[in-house]
Formats: sequence, C-alpha cells, structure tokens
Amino acid sequence: MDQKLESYFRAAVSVDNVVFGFDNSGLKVLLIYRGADPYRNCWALPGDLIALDTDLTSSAEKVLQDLTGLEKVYMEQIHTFGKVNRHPYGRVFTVAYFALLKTEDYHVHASSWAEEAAWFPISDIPDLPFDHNEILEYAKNMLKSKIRRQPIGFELLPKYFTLTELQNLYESILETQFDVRNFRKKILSLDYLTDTGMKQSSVTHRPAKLYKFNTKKYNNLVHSGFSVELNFPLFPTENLTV
Amino acid sequence: MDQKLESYFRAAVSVDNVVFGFDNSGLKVLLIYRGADPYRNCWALPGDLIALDTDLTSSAEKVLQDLTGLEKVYMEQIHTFGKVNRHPYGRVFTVAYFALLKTEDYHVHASSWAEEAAWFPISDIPDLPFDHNEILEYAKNMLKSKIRRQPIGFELLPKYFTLTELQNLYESILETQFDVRNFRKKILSLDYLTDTGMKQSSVTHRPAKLYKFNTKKYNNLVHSGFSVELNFPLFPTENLTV
DNA sequence: TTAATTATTGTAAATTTTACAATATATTCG
DNA sequence: CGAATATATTGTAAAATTTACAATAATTAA
Repeated sequence: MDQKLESYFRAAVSVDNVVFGFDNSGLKVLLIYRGADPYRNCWALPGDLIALDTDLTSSAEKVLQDLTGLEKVYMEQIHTFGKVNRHPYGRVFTVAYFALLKTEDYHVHASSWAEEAAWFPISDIPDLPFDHNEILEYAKNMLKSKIRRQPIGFELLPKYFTLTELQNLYESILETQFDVRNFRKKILSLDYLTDTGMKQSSVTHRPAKLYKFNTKKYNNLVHSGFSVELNFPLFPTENLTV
Repeated sequence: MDQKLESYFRAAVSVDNVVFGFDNSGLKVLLIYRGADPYRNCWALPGDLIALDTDLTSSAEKVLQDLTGLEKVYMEQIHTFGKVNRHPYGRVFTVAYFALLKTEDYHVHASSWAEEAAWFPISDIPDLPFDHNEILEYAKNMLKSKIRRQPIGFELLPKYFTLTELQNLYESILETQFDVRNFRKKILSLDYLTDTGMKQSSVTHRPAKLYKFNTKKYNNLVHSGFSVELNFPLFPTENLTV
C-alpha cells in the first residue's frame, strides 16, 4: 500500500445504539454511564468503536451486548454521522442503530466499561456527549415515521396487551392523541391482532380484553416493507397528513 | 493514544453514490469506468475513499463532483455497508448516497481516475465490483418507497413537463402502471403543480399542456417529511398496499 | 347499593378511491 | 381539404374508507 493510500486508513468507525423501551410509564431510552475516556462520567448512548475484524451488523449487536447485556434485540440501522471533529481522539465515523424492546422482558446490566445502564424517559434526556443528542433526535423522528407505516408494537409490548396499551404506545411515539373508537376500528381492521379471550386481572375497574399479535400476519406486514399506511384519524381538527 | 486504541484507527471510509437520472427513455443510473485499482477497468458506482479532513456530507458531494463533474445535486444518505471483506485493500466501510437529477440539465464528464461516465438503463446494469450491486438494489428500493410518500419529481423532470411525462416517471420507478384518469386526479389534487398555460410544440399529435412545480408548495411537502401518501390506484386488480 | 374507574361499541356524513371509455386536438399524408 | 393517425384530456357512479361524536358495560371499592 502506498503512502497516499495509507493516509485514508486512519479512521475509526463506531456504533451508537438508540434503544427504545416501552412500559406503562411511557417511552424510554437506554443510556449508559461512561466509565472510560473520552467523556468519562457522562451519560451517553451505548456505543463503542468497532473492532476491524467484525462485520458492521455484528458489531452493532456486540456493542449493545457488551455494554448492556442485551441480546437478540430487534435492531435497524438509522444513519451515519461523520463530522470531522465529532470525536476528540481522531476521525471517528459513527453508524447509529435503533433498537426496540419491551423493558420488562430484558434485564439490563452495565458491563465492560459502562458503569451503569438506565432507562430515561424520552421527555427527560440529559445533555449527551459527542453528537449523541443529534443522533437521538434523528432516531426519534425515524421511529415516528416508521410507526405510521409498519406495525411496530410486537417489539415494544408484552406478549399479551390491551388495546388501551397499544393506543398509549402509538400516542407516546407520535406525541398526539387518537379517538378511542377510531383507533380501535383501524387497528382491528388491519387484522394482525388476535383476541386471546383472556382479560386483565387485578385491576380495580372493568378489566380489558387481552390481545396478542398474530405473528404470521404481523411478519407479513413488517416484511412487506413500507407499504402499510396507518393513516390514523386524530382527535378532531388536528391532522397528521399534509 | 495507546496501542489498543490505535488498532481501531486503521479503517477507511468511502462514499458510493447512486445517481438516478430520468429522461424520455426512462430511469437511468450513472456509472463510471474505473481507471484505478482495485477493479480497474470495471464499471462501478462513482465512489471513492474519504479524505480524513473532510466531513462526510461534503465528501459525498466532492466525490461525485471529482469523478463526474456533477455538483449541486440533490443527495440523501441511504445506508452504510460494512462487511469485513468488502474491499480488497483493507477494512473499508462505505456510506451510500443517492442522488436525483434530470439528465438533460447536467453535463456529465469523467474526471480524476474515472475514465468514462455513462448512464445505464435501470433494467440493464452490469455486474459491479465490491458490493455495488447490493447497494444499487438498496437504492432502488429506497427510491420506490420514497416516491410513494414524497413528491419526488422536481429533481428528475425538466422545468416544464407534461402529466404524461410525470406519469411515466412514476411508472418507471414503481415498475407498474396507473390508470390515466385516476393518476391525473390524484396528482392534481395534491395541488403542487401549476398549469403554465403553455403547450408542447413540435410533436406530431395533440400537444400536451406543460406544467411546472409550485416550488413553495412542493418544498412544503418535501420538508414536511414522510407525511404525503400517494396511495395510487393502480390498474384494476393489482394493488400496491397490503 | 352506590360510586368510581376504565373498557367497549355504532352510525351517519363526508371524503376518497376505484373502475371504466368517449371525445378533443394536433400533425401528416393523400 | 379531408382522412388517418396519434396522443391528450376529461366525468361519474359505486364502493370503500375516514371522520366526528357519546352512551353503555363491567369491574372493584366503599
């Protein structure tokens, strides 16, 4: 390799994961408390430099597992960020991924150089190092647009859930509200939910029916790409579409 | 920088551009004939390694201009590809961009180490080096899904165009056909086209009206993100949505 | 039994989508 | 000039979807 060519091979590439979780108290993002330089002792997205013998996709999974113990999580690439001075140690490009999971199903534990790992409400995110706030913003927008065309939910809700919970999920992500009757009609018409016949227990009011995802139909919809339009009617007067 | 840390900083990052052009004969992709190793004497996507003092976004533009002379082109990041052995010279991640332009408005000329630059019909693309065929496939899918939610067209059509040309554009990209009456009704209802009052000249049949994009409304739609759904009625029996 | 709390459901009006073919306007050629 | 040729343009009724809107049902707790 000649001199000129070698000068290109001095970059590093990292992965930064935006992990969205959902539970009764709303949408959350997973952050780690950095126990290593740079930006030691800061909350940040779980991310790390990529070892050069590892594929990009595998690296995304590996980084997440190393820092938080999470594995077999639904992940998708978002965007690559590459401003010259975004990292103090040199030229580091970062590939951002987002992941979706139900917080109750996964036990998160900080490891490697992450000193802590914790869920932060989406509405209460601290200042983050690098360009992590920008990355998070990007991920939020992606999630918003994605949920309107794909039946996300499987990843974020427990096996059995109520329609109210599903509606709360949509409302949290889209930051808006839907009419209960229209939401239910629309979701049920998409025909990927199954009524389990079971009901909520230990609630202090009328228990709701429990539904589950019809895996087959759900996956068909997910894999068919961007073709499912959830053109939700909002509360009167507002309108999501232009 | 310690030994361990240094081992991460031996990657290179490249940019690969998928440039879509459109003219009367359909959708095209711009390829260059490589005059440099590796894969010298192959047709490939216009792409090159990124100089480490240049931002990612600027690099995408610079690479395109250096190799093909194109500048001020609408570009958007698609995806980053990072398999370990995708490049014979070492670990090279590549960030793919796509660009849209009207072939007649831009003069393409090979330069730098590109020996030729030429438009290839989308249906007749040769085997490409690296993972460029995979990248192109990805870009095609992105374009397909994008055109269904955003008013792409401004970038691909000349200033004045006929509704038939616009329909041809949509049909080329989506690889399907629309009913003429329904297409026109739908497009016109979106209200971002202006009838210029002019007509085609020098055609040997009834001349079509010339339209232009209403820049203001068009840009509003584009910048409002993923919110415009072009839920085109197709020819009878087929259906795009699930 | 009543109060409190959340779950569930229907319908009519408005809008959008769909399917479908006849007529209009230009040029070229006898 | 009339006919042939070629593409452009347009309407409408039926079906499907979306929208707006509030009363009733099923639990537990008091």
